[in-house]
Amino acid sequence: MPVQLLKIRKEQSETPLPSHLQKEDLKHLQEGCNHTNKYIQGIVVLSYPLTKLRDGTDFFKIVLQGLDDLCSRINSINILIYGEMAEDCAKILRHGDTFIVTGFKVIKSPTAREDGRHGCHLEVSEEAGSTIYVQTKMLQIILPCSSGKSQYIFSVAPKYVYTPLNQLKDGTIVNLYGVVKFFKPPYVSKGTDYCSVVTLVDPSNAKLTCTLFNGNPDSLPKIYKVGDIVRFHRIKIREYNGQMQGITSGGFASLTFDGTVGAPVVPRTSSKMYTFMDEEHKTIEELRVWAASNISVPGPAAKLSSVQPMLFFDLTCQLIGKAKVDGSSFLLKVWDGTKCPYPTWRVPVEAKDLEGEKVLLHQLRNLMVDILVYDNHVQLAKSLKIGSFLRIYSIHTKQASADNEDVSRIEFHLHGGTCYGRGIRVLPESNPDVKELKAFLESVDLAGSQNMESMSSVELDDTFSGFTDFESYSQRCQQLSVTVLTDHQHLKNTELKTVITSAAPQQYRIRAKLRTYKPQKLHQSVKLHCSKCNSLQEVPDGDEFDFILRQSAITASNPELHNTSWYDSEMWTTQDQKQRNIVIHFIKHVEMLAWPENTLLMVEGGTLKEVWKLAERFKCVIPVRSTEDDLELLDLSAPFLLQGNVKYYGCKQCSAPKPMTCLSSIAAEEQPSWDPTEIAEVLGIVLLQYVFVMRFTLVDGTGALNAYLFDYENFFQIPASKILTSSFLQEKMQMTMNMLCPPGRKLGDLPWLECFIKSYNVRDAMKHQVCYQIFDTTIAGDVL
DNA sequence: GCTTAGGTTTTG
Repeated sequence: MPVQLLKIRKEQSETPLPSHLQKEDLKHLQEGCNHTNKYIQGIVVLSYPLTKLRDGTDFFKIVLQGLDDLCSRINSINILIYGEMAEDCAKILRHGDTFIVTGFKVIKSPTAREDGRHGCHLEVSEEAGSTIYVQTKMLQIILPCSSGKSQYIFSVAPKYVYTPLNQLKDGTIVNLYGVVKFFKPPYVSKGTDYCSVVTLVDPSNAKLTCTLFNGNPDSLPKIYKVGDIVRFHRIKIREYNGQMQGITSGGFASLTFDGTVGAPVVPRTSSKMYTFMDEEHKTIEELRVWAASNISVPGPAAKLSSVQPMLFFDLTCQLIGKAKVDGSSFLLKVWDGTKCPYPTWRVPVEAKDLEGEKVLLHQLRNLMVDILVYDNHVQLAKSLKIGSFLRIYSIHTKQASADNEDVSRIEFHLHGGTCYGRGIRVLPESNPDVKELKAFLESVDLAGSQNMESMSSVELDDTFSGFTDFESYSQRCQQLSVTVLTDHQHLKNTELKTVITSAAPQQYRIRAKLRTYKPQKLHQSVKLHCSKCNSLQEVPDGDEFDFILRQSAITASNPELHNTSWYDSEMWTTQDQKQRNIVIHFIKHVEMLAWPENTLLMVEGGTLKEVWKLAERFKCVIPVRSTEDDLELLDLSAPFLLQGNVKYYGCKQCSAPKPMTCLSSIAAEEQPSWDPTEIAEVLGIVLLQYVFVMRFTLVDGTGALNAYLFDYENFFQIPASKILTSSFLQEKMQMTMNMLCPPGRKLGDLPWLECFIKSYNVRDAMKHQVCYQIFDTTIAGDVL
């Protein structure tokens, strides 16, 4: 076959091209020159529909962008492909693929003036002796099952392209790796964000200084020391003072790794979603080895026992006390378990300003040192938690003797500014240096330095303040309401006695206590509601979905439905004994390269686990099966759409599913939002909404009634759609209910709830009943 | 949506 599809597998990171071939730069491409044994490489940025010429020959035109000079327009070139190759390419090629061609003809381009592309175009055909190599951008990754058995979990990852630091171009947004040569830990900038400056180097021997901003310091790279390795995604490259500079762009994300050869490869990140595969693992190991012999990593960290006067050093330590000094300086009292060999200074502060455990401050008085931090570091220092582990960068030791003393003492200053990476960083307990320090601190013998007597009054104070807090909380629950009305505040309260003796329908404002509620198992309160036919149903469990997926997997994928104008298809065969085929249809969209995980995909033949895995990695997943002439949704007892860990269902009664081609209209939008409501609509699905349905028994001393809570997200301020997959939200909801109706309390101790309720009539042939529903009510913000 | 900083020690 003249077109070779080169899939990159984990064991091969390089394109296996024949060795006699040499790469030709687009710049040097000229009509009439000899291009034997030369190849042209680029990214497919545009393709036209496959057509037939008058003589019946197939014809396919694509536009290729060179990798070398991404800004220059002349960097793109038209490729005209004829015959069987045209047909093959039309099937295989996707935007973003790397395309390599040899044996092409170079012809003067008649359209260069109009399209602004290269002055020549390439003609490619089997007759001309051309060969095409295509590198697809999606990867197949086989991961061993966590159980360690011989099964395999199948997973697809978006493939990122990483640019070496010597190939960065002004105005581009790129992904890259680098070894940290210099960094400033996140500090408060003069603008609205935290800032961190990071200088990277890599084996291309280029250097890149990046200025990173984010309102949340946790979103900046978690770099702890020079030599750490970072992976940046979507960093913007700009020219500044004649040098390339990196700066955060919209979707910036980073991973940071320990740079030590042999250390575990565990990414530090603030984002929950990231891709990290074997290939990346290998890259980190390679960079570690390179860095070990090519950049100077600082030696063992300084301890207080080894400080020298008049030097700068980084200290890893634990915070024991802190105190405000004046407007421009702040005191940190820290220790690292070793003793400074010189007399150290004591910064005088008022006892009431000193925060920290008095006993510990006293016990450690001979091992602790005072570090005075200035100016921009004050804000961060104030926010530090006592007991936390810190690395303080570039502390200045200064020797000075006070007027009233003979002996000179060492002072520790963290001066203002951020030169030389001066700053403070909190280290997590998982950090290996912290683990080591903790173990050491625990081994330090503090015997003999205890003095409990003077502490007793302080301890008493602490107990007392805790007691008053509880009292005030308890009083608040007694007097105020734990719920808030979101409307109709002008209405006056009505006693329950009046409510139950009045005719329905009506609306009331009431003040009552929650005697009890149903269901007690809160997860049972989540139902699916159809707003069209007003039906309520239970949320199907995973077994049902699994069964439907297995049933649909029996239908073989129809290859005629693969690779259309609006989606690219990829088929895999599982490596296990069953050899199942899984087909994924990636819906094309403009941002596919910068945001591969924003892709919506349709999957045929996947198992429950695989579909979940895909939903974790990609924006939306729709399970489908093939028919003769289109893809279609599965049975509506299965979710028709998965986004993250939320499963969206359609109403079986009200939906009239349409073929999947109807989705192409959304796919054609410039920036499709992939909103479930919108997707449901074009697919003829009436979306079921997750809702909490509960029965509250309310009492107020004059009477009692049962009121229904029917809530999508307003009452608990928790979306009903999220609760089943989040233990955090389940706990939050349980805590809220415990607050409204504390278990084991007498009625008098229950908090008041202010609610709106409406009464309504429920009639059938046999009986008539008045029911009540809570509305326009929410849990008070300070109760949550 | 924009800025912030843009490595190269304070002067307390």
